[in-house]
Amino acid sequence: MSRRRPTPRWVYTQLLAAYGFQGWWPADSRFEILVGAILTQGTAWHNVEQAIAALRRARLLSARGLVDASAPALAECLRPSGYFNVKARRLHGLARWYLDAGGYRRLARHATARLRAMLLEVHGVGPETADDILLYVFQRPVFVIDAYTRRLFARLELAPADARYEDLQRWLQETLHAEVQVYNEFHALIVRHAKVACRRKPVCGGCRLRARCAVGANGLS
DNA sequence: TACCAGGAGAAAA
DNA sequence: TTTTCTCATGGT
Repeated sequence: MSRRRPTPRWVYTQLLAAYGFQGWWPADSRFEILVGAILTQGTAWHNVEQAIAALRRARLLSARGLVDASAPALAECLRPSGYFNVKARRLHGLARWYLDAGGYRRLARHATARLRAMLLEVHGVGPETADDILLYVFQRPVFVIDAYTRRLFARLELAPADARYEDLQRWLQETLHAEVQVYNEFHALIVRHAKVACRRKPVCGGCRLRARCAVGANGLS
């Protein structure tokens, strides 16, 4: 008896039923999301929170604050998030771009494809970071492809593990054909699923994906 | 002690 | 064009 291949929509429904509404992105302002998108690169979110708190204490959590900050002062705030020298340059560049472009209201006038191209021209902003910003700052309907997303769909045998970023994104967007809220929640749920339910457990305990969701050595599914 | 975490850019092959 | 290396702290 053959088992039907799960669809991305089914996966979303199961994750939502298991974990509930996530309400991402965890930030107090649009600009804080922008900052978090850079700081989370290659780093656990817990460390990002410490760096953002340090920026807030130093009154640097604004575009003007970041542009005017000295490199050593900025790097010191970012130390907990790792790669602090790299991220200091990237944040400075992104804040400079944000100001030069006229801020949120002006940027929000651009079509999604144009805005994505503009973001990708900023040093330190790659496809995932650009899509984080498009989805969570500008509320555009794009699917963010991160390491968790790749692993989940690869282990569900719905996509090759080495699929190109744009190919996986296009497939998910064409399959889901969803609104912003679904892309927002789906990404958050995938991260929740990977970080909470599948850590240090032989199988997924909290969702109906468990039969197809064996956890590998790295603890992620 | 070793490995990994919500990547991206530069250099090498 | 694809692969490898580098950036770095903190938690498990």
